[in-house]
Amino acid sequence: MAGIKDVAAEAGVSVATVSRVLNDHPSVSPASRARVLAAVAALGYRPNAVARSLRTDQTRTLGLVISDVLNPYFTSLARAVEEEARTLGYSVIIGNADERPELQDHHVRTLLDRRIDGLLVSPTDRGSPLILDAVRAATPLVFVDRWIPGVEVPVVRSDGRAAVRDLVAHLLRIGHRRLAIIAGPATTTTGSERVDAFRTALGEHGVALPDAYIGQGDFQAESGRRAAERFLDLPEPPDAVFAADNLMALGALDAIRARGLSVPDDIALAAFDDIPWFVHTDPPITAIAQPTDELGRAAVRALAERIAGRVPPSVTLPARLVVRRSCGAEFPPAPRRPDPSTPHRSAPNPSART
Amino acid sequence: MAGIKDVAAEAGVSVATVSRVLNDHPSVSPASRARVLAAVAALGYRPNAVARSLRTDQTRTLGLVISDVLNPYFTSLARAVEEEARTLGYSVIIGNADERPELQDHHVRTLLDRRIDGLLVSPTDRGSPLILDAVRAATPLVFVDRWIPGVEVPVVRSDGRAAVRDLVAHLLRIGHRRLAIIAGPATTTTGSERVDAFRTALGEHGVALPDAYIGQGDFQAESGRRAAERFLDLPEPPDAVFAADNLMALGALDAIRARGLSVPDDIALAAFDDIPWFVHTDPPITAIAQPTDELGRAAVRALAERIAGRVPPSVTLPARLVVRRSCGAEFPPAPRRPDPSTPHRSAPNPSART
DNA sequence: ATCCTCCGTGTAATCGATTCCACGAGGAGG
DNA sequence: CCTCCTCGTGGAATCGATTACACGGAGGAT
Repeated sequence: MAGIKDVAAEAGVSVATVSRVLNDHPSVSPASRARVLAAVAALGYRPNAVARSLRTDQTRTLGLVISDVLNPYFTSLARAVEEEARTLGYSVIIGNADERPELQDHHVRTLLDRRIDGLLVSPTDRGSPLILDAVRAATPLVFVDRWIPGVEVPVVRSDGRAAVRDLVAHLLRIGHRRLAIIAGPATTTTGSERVDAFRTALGEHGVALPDAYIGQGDFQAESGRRAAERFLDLPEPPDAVFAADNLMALGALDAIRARGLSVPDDIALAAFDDIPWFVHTDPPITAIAQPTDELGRAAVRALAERIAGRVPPSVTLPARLVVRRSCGAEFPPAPRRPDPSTPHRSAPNPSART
Repeated sequence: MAGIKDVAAEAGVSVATVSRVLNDHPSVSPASRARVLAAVAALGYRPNAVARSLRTDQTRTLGLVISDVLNPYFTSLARAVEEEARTLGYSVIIGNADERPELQDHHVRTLLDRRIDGLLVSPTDRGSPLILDAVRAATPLVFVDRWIPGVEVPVVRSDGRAAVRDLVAHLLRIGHRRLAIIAGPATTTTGSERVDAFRTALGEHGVALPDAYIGQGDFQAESGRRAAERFLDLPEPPDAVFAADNLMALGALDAIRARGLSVPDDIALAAFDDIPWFVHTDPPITAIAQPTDELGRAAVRALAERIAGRVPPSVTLPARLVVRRSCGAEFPPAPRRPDPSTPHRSAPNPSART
């Protein structure tokens, strides 16, 4: 593969001049510039990013460590992140932690070894020493979606409290009284926070949240299934279940089906995180939608600020309730419009939210 | 950040010795080794992967350019690829082409600039000159899922012909006669191939595939919707629709619903690519399942071979039909088992295929 | 005892870029 | 006409690792 020296030889100038042309440094004569450019084209030269990074100590690369690639919420987050990063001239390397702290650490470590310019993390656990080290070493870092309490790092996330309150009100209004939640791991902020919000909202209506109605999940479908089964085995099973993420909702739906029960007639189901498929499940699932794209974009912008040495503020965006049929009919059940939404691509149609 | 020189100083040896310890070269005395290791631990030293790559001319990194991150098929492929690569000591950088050739080229270019050791591509178009250049430059390359005809590159893919034949037989047996397909872009092999397989299978039963029954899609949900609408506007609409990927199936389902029609009573629906959500849609969708994990793994292994300078053979794995209710009841519709499958994680339960 | 090996180690070149510094030419100002 | 800038340019150091080569000392063979 041709190097800068070959280009210099071909153009009859020094490597310094070639480099200057490539980084469009002002002081190069138009003549030299033209010849260099010609040589570059002739040889099909492409600068070696590795060498460049070594010298300049920047890779123009961002790391993104997400909790689970198979979760549509995170993939759309990743997509937004990559998009915004690209417009800012960065590449993104994605690490998938699969909700496993060791894997998360593995990725953080390799990313750091590669000297990425900044890191976006949605931590799978509280307290990874690696991440703490990174913070201490002043690696530009921004938390997205989840965070680690007590660590001085900007957080870009969405606040579901209001939406959870809406959801609870919705459920109670319809007539559900025994509300249960399938929580995420307590080691994640989103895990504990959503339970808190749920409990608080219930409290405001004078409804208690018994321990038996708190299922312990790990944000994976399988755990949702198990938690739902445990609920159904209760002497007095809940009449509504709120899953703290979409995968656990899927598992719960599985479990409920397997018992031959019907959603929403026998039991209501709602989920945190809205995804395209929820429109098409049987029944369509009521969910709390996060502004995923905005989150991704805001996270990248915050990280870019940190890299530039500034101190960006944390960003909190609101989530909102999207009512569908899985909790029972509150509104006339007939589609107001024929539910054109697939909240998928930000395509022509401005996705039907309720 | 501490460099190898700092470690050498701390351990009282030369950088050469440190390097030898790090790459566990045989000729280092146990004493030096111990002191170097101690110094490494004391300083929290981590070798700079950038510098190492520059010197050794290998990055231990693979590039993976997929067509669409929002498509669950590709994310599970990506997950399998990353997993296998990790066990082989490679990292993976994922580039999302979003089905757009320019974006695909953008990613191929940056990946090449980063001097990745090998590239896995699922090409969005026939003939990207960039990819052709890469082939000519002898960049280790393997196509996965899709490929570019006439290019001498190993291909790892799954052959859906048999499964498509099964599907067609299934549809005809149930009583459907007017079978239509929503195709992917003709510029992709999977786009044209699936149509061919479908047409051929129909031919074997003496059924024709009129042009009006071939919808042109682009593997995105929106295009599936439009194609389905066009079908429904036909004087004699099809009574069964086969979507060449899961996203277009989703769009088609949308469109059918929007007309107030029912699947499968008014029209049957089937899709290429099986995904967890298809178990839970209304109705559950009959699909052709690819062995995604095996594909990902095989692709990485083939690429590793190519990197090692050997010439791996192409790999073709069979896909198979998974019958669900979206084409009408052929078997007793009552769940044989309560359909425990979420073909998601390769979890304890060995996913229920029919 | 002498010589040859082998072993452990260090010095320095190298990978491919960027960039500081010096230098010569040419133009402006005195 | 001389001096001083400015501009364009090239030489060479540098980034942080790996590794070829040289070298001294210890141990074995003769």
